[in-house]
Amino acid sequence: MRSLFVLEGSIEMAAEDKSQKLEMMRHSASHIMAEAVKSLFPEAKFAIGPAIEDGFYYDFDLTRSLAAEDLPAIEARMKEIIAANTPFTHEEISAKEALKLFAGQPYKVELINDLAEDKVSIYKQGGFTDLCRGPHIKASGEIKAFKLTSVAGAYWRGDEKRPMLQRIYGVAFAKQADLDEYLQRIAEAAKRDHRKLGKELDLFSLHEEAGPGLVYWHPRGAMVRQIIEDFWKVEHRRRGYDIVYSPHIAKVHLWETSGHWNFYRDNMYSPMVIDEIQYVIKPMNCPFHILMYKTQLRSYRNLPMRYAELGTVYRYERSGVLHGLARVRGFTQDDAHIFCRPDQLEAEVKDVVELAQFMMKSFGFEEYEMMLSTRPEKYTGTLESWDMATAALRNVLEKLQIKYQVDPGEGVFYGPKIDIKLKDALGRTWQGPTIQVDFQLPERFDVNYVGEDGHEHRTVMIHRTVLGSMERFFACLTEHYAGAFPLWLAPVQTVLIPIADRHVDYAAKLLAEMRARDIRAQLDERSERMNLKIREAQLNKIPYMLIVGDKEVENGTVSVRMRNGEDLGSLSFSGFLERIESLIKSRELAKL
RNA sequence: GCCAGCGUAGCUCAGUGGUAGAGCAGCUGUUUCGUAAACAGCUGGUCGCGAGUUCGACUCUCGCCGCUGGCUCCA
Repeated sequence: MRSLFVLEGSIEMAAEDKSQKLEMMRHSASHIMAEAVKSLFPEAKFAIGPAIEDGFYYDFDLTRSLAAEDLPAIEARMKEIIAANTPFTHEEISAKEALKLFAGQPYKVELINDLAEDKVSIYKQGGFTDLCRGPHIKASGEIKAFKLTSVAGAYWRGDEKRPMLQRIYGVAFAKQADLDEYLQRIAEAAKRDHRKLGKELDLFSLHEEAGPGLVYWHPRGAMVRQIIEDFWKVEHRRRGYDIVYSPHIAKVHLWETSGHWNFYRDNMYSPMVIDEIQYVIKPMNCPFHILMYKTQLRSYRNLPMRYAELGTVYRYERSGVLHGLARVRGFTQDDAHIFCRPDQLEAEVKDVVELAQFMMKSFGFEEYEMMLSTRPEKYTGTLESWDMATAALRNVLEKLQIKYQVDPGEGVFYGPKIDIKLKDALGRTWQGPTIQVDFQLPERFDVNYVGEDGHEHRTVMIHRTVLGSMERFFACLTEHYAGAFPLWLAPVQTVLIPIADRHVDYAAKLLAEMRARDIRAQLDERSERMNLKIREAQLNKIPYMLIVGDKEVENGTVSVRMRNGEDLGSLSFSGFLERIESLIKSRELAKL
């Protein structure tokens, strides 16, 4: 339908909103790229080429591998096509004709057959014809600003068992200024990459020789983590969670009971043998919490019970997917398992969703996506229980009037879930908080409570994290603030900078006072120039620099400089303490 | 795991078929200074690992490991 508007001209076009127009232009750019590839690689087989956020891609099957060096030639050819302003024409032809037309194009043939329609839509521009629903721009000259950005492998139809194609990514905008702005933004984003900042700010490291995907938290990164964890613990106690600790390994038998050995084995490490019994390192904490729950007969009066644990788990991740702290092989989940009655499920889910929102807000994340993930292909349990759990999750989202998207088939094997996705500096999304209903584990472990009627009933379980994992959350947090952590999270909150060696004694007194008050302060007592100390403190993104010289020693003051360069001038030390303590207490999030 | 690219000093990077350089960092000395880098000297690398080609490999070839961008998969 939309394609008709385009063909009919400008009146309807004006009604189309800007983003649709951009999307159409990007989609058209992918066709033009395909045409360029066709002229440079006549033997190319074409797969698909949609518009995506900021741009487009097209997947090709070529006789040789593309490298980044091939892009300029393709771009140049595209520019010729655009300069020629060749029209896009639309046609509806019979599937039979289409099969003939795309005879040498196996991927197109597959698409036509899968469509199973009598008529298919095709678009033609210059020397390139594509099977396509459209709509498209009127002529290639409408592409104003584009750039090819990268080449990558991509499986045909996203299936790793099918051929790997070569994908070329590009970006396209309505005008050159927008493209320039985009490229600028990407360059800026690269500067806040947590992997880069992790090194620069001495937050963490990973070691090839010790094993990929295993994280070493340096003192400063560890400090931030401790603050997050302390905050997390307090907020959980307040909400009726009990904090627990569990071991790191368990007998394979336990994982057989839980079903992980069947459904999750690909992500689990090989067993180790202890006294002739096989043990594996835990990929999840749930079975452990269940064992604790089951140590007593539980009454309906005691439910819900909420076991929370900062539980470190190890999962095998294929080598190609590891990514700094955002995707690792050993990580600590801010996990909890809620054991409740079916009638409590919805209220519990609601509390968890609200807690997750509170956490996001506390750490300054304003933008995140809520996803409702439904039943996957591989699953345990009955359809009825899946429907019931899914409905409970949906109800909570609706009642809280939260905007969410449905991710069909993305649930875990034991139940549906609500996920919160956080964005990194480059706009890639990472799954953070997750709330998963589980009717299966209680069955497998025979988890019960004694009801009002004196009989045993099946307990319902909720798995949930409200940050995700410490590693991934810390990665996103670092990128969100470009390493300039808010005052309450900053590993070093203030640094004392004596101007000359004779000021060190005074500075040391202030240091002791601040440390006594739990302010994370440091003293830079090196015999270096003040300018150097300021520069280094600035590069380390330390929120407050306290410069002390003759004047300050004499008056009992500090000269306060903030990391954004702002000079607050001379403050009485007590005045400064008052200021910083109140900002820390309020968990101020200002980005300085 | 798959496709492509990359791997040189602690960091950021230059370099060549004839056995390696810069800046910063580090160390030593001098300097004691008012809001983003004082000055001088010194140290530092089996050029990711292992084979192969070659008179000779950091450079060319192959394999492996790791990293980067994607794909698949997931907190």
